[in-house]
Amino acid sequence: MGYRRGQIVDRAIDVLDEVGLDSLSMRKLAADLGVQPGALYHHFENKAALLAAVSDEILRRGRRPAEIVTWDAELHLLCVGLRDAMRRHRDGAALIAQVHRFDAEVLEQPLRSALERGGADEHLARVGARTLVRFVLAHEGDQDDDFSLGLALLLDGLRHRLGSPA
Amino acid sequence: MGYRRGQIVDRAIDVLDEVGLDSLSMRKLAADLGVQPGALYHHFENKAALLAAVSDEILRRGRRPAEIVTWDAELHLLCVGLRDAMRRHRDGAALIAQVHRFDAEVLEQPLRSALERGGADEHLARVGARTLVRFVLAHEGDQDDDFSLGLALLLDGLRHRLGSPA
DNA sequence: ACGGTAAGTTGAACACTGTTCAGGTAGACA
DNA sequence: TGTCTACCTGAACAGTGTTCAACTTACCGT
Repeated sequence: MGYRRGQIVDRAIDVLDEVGLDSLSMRKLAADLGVQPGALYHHFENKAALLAAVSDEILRRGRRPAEIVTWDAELHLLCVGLRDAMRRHRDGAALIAQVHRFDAEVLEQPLRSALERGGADEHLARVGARTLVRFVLAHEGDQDDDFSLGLALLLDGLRHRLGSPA
Repeated sequence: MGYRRGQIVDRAIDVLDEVGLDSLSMRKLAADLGVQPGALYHHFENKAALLAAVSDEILRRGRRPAEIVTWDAELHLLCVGLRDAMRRHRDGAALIAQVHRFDAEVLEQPLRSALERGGADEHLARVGARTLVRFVLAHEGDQDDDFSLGLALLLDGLRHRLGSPA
């Protein structure tokens, strides 16, 4: 008897989709699992750790095989992929942004690699990756064409800096 | 006897600077004012309304006289000005982002005007303004040179779209 | 000077939140 | 059988935003 971390995370995602991030409380999740709130603390140090695990799982489910393309096409794919993963769940972007508020390294790293492959120096790669990630996280609720245009703007700026043919 | 809205807002900003946004509770603010928590609800409908007033005041204090410059220089000035206003107070960006989460019209409008002055159509002006505002709000804690580079990227993208000489 | 009106405040309560912890229960292994 | 561990309970603690009847205070017109 008893739950494992993975099962709790799966349930937490279901509850998240039902009630949204603001209403996802330890008590509500515990009730949904048919368990006392204190039991959750046997599996997670605190709520932040639980939400981090939920965020990881959402990103894991959204991962797609890498394709071999140009650096700017890869940036586009990564951003669209991140956006899709987020939007598969209610408040997905808000959750991921909250979890990675002080350390978005995991999210930024693939973008930084692509930028460096495109010839960016360390500074440009770091800032470019961070700007793109935050752009994606901030535009959860936007229409697809608004998102596309904003992303195109950013990629234009990067291509301009990296001296690529537009 | 009795406080007015403005005085409460001023005090709230002081408390914000002392304890940060997460610890700025109605009870703490009331205690700082030497008043019971319930009294605050005579001046503000709820905490969100109070925070909105605080956000407005922070932005008001940060406003600077408009200068007559090119559209892209104006965008730069507006973004830097917004960033400066935010950073004058602890968690300023988080507060403003939270307040304008579902309606950033007030923040975006001046940027949109500048973009339209630069020849942008409605879509580009709207998306460009929104992207810039969110960029500024998301980069509160960044170094100045990171912020500058990111902003330059975005402005490059916009100049490219608007066919301006780089 | 007096009565009324409205603004402002109190104090207590309600329904939540995350978190802690001593104690209990159940299953696995020796 | 006894022990060890994993897991869970139930209650409590300290905090949150919010509501509201009752009270005080201040002003204003008669």
